[in-house]
Amino acid sequence: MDRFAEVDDQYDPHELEGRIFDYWDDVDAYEQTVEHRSDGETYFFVDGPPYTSGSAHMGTTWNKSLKDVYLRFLRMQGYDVTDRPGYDMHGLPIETRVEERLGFENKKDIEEFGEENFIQECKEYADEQLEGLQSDFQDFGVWMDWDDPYRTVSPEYMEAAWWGFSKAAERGLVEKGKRSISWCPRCETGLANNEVEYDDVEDPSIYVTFDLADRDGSVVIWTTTPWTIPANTFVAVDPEGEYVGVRAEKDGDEELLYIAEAKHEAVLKEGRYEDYEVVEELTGEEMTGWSYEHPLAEQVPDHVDGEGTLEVYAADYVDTHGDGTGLVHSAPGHGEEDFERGRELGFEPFCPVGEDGTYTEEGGTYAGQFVKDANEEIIADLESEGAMLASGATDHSYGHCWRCDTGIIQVVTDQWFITITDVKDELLDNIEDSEWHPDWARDNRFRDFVEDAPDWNVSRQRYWGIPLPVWTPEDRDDDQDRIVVGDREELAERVDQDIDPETVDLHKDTVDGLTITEGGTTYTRVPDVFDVWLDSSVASWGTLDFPADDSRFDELWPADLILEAHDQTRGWFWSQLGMGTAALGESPYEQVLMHGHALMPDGRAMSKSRDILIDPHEAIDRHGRDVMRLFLLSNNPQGDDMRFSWDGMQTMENHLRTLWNVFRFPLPYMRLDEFDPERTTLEEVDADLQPLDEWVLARLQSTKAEMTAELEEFRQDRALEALLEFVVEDVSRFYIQAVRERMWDEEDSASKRAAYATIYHVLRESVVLLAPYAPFASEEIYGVLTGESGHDTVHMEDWPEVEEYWEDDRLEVDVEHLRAIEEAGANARQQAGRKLRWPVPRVVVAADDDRVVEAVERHSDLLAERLNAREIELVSAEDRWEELAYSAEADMSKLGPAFGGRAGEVMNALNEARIDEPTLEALEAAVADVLEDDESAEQRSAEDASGDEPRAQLEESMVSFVTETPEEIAGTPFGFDGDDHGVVYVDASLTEDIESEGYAREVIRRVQEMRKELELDVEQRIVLDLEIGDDRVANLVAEREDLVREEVRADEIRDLEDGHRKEWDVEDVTMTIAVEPLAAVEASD
RNA sequence: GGGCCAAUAGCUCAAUUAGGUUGAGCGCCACUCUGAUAAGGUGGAGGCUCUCGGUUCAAAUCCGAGUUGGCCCA
Repeated sequence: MDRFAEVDDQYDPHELEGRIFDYWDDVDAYEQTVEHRSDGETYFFVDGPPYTSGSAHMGTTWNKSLKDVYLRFLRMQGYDVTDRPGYDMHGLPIETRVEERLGFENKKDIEEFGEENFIQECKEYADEQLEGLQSDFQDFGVWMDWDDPYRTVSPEYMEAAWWGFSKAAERGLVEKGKRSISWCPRCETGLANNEVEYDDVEDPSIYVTFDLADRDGSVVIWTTTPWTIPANTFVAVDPEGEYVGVRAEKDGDEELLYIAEAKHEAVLKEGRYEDYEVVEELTGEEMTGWSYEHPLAEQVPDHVDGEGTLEVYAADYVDTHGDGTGLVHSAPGHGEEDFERGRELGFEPFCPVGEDGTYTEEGGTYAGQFVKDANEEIIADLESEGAMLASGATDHSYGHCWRCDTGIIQVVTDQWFITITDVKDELLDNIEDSEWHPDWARDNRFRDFVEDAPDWNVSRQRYWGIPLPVWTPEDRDDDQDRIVVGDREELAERVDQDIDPETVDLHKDTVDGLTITEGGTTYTRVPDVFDVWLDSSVASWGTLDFPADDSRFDELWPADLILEAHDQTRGWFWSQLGMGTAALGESPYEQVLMHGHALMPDGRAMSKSRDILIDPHEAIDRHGRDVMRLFLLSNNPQGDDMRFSWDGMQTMENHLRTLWNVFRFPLPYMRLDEFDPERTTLEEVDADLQPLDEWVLARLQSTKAEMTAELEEFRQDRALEALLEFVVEDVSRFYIQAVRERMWDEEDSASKRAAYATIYHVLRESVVLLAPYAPFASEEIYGVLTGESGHDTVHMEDWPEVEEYWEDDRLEVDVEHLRAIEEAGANARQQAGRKLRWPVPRVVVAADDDRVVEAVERHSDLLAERLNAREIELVSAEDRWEELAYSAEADMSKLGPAFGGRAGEVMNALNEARIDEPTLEALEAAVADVLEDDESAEQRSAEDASGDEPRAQLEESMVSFVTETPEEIAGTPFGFDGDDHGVVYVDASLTEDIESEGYAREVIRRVQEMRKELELDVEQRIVLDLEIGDDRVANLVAEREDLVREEVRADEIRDLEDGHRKEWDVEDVTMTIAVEPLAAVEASD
């Protein structure tokens, strides 16, 4: 790209972005950038693998944009960054999608189709989905190693999972056992807690009486799952809870019921008892040991009936003030807490329910029925047994399978676990080794989660996953004798079959047939696959292809940074910590940046399934990639959710357009003057720099310092704000406005060269600062600024460092004051009705403090120029501007009571008084005659008070002072950050000389506009024809003819026959102006 | 049902890590400017800082209770 080449007038994101994509391709921009940092210090970033379903949504877009901005920043800081993207490709979500595609309903369909075929279908589907994500991410301008993503279905990656699991096994943290788990009866597999989603549903709500065996009466329990009653094993009470025995009456029958004291009224009301009487008060403790009869003993002949069962026991999960009755029906074959307590009590869990959710033969008369369908019959049976106290329905939230939305059931099955509860202390310690942004996420939410985490059930009874690398003896199904294989090499060595470790695929269809024979025993593989969360949990070494490739693990592991949304607290942040700790005893990551979710503009959560979403592709279509990124990156990433906003997008586009104009503006001048930034450097022009040049350079240093500090704190939003503030406010709206006249100077001058060098330096560094945020526009601008002299891509640049030489806090504060004064001056001018084009004879700055005085003294020339004032007068804080007078405004609510009937007169006197200083003494002196004249009031006052009360006096509270500026002068207070620092007064009186310049400038402005209408080049000479309808004004303009000619580049002023002619009305004076390019005039002459 | 986070102008967010007159950007309205022009400038309207209670001379800020939203857990 040529330096200072022509750039588009209009910022057109789509055309530009397309061009930059091609350019990156041509010069291998990404590859060069990576190579450029290959000798740098390593930085190990690990990409949290998105699940390969569908395309990128706004949340993943935000996530990847955040990753991209930090990876680019780190690279610019010199790091050799690991940027391998990853994809999570196994698991139930894909299985269910493929099942849908193939029209399957359950596992039997899969078995008939063939495991091998099904796995192949899943693989193809996952690959398809991956392509969509890959192209989306690249399209967003994210730079990661797209040619070589890690895929959880590759043999290297699956091996990484085996390795981690085998390490955990070596540490004694793997066991097989019975547990109560959430089970999806459709998918016929266990689910992890985080795979269960809760929805509100209506379920039965029944109160059941269990008749006591050795004594009169019955205990009352409540449940919403009647289908678990067949498996009832014991009833739990709170040993410290208060219970009552109630003699209750209904339809002439009397019953003795045992219920928690706190619940008995509510329960009896449910049961519609007519009358009742508390006959016994007792603690739960006293009830333990009571035995009762199973209410469905007849229907379920195989029901639990062992030693100690069907009795009342204490348990800590009972709440005598919560839902229910304070006595809890407990079935260790189902509920998790029931199971734990049952195990303590030594009860074998009884679970008469099969994998498909139907009762087994053990279920007695219910055998073959789906459990939830059996609810009705069970309720009917309980009623006919006389065990139903009340039966109704309730709305409550109930767990559902995250994939197929089937209601889950709690059952006890054999599963494989990583017993992370054995290393809970280590986990909690390891939390301390990671630094989180924001820190509360770690210390509150994450710590709570880890503290409560149960053992990790890693086995799933499914197909599309990493097979468990566990082989057990053919004839045993416990975990006492087992082989855990750690990698492919070991697999090849130990299995009976002949396999090639280089080429073997590790999926279920391949490894299921492999057997191991050792010590005369033949081992077969456990048929389960891993919970898909285990896949991504090993990403910190899977990313490195470890253990297959052990060349980088020691140097890089653990990860320096991971960056995901807050839902990953229970997901990937946790699973990685669990796996890292179980396998290696360490946290696998050192820093966590946790961002929020992308919400709809109205604050709702986005939901693809309900079609509530903003599609990133639409955002790009409307505003382009850079704008979308700027919008996303302008949001706080630390835990807060982001509301998407089209208005916000538009604002960012406006900012980027301003930025574009800033970069574009100086190019024609630099081109024209053949400015060479290599020769005309800042160092070279140092002596010629003017205060504003030094100021903008100082501001640049502050901006760099602020941005760097914010980015290092993971606040890219604040860093961006600082940059936009600098470019839009300081460079565009102030500096460029102020220096443009220097650039229009036709002569080569030291001042012009200084301005060029300054603005070049500022723009060149600013574009580098912008590059991580808006990589496309930055690239284009960088190319134009650097031509052949820069890197091939802006993204190879070093992150700009603060140059102490140019730092200048004093100057920054000075200019801050000057800008405040200028702003107030503009206001005062408007009040006085004097445009900026018209000079004013003087501006008076009345300062409140010495800091303002210093600033104005140092830069009064600049201030005069900015305010177009012939003179600046400074009044220090100690002095008063003598031309100023004060009057007083009366507060009648105070004045009235004090002066009575004379108050009106006093008020008028106050308002008319003009005093030189705003003091009560001066005011009293000014209105003395009115006050002293007040004989009658004095007398009346004295008489009324019948004492020696003094006559009415003016007090501070009665008046407020108002400044009265002289005619032709307007004043406005100035200040910043909410503090006033003084007042600026603009003297707008007219002189002939001022009118002369004012009218001349009016003419110039109109000629410029006409030049523009003719689309003349900046340097095009013209001939000007000027007819002014008022002789006085014509003479005034004539006095400034030289100025007019120079400004509009007119070689002559004379009558023209043709030319571009227009009539103007200037302050009620008619002016006819004609313009013709010089060449055209000569040709026609 | 429990935990965490948020709630301030029409919108997006600030309010200087332990209280001291609520601010900015965008949007809106009016005026203005015009060789960056789909810009720029000046002014204006717009707030019971979610509600209720408490601590304090003083609360957007601290404490308690609730409401709404988001995430997590059961």
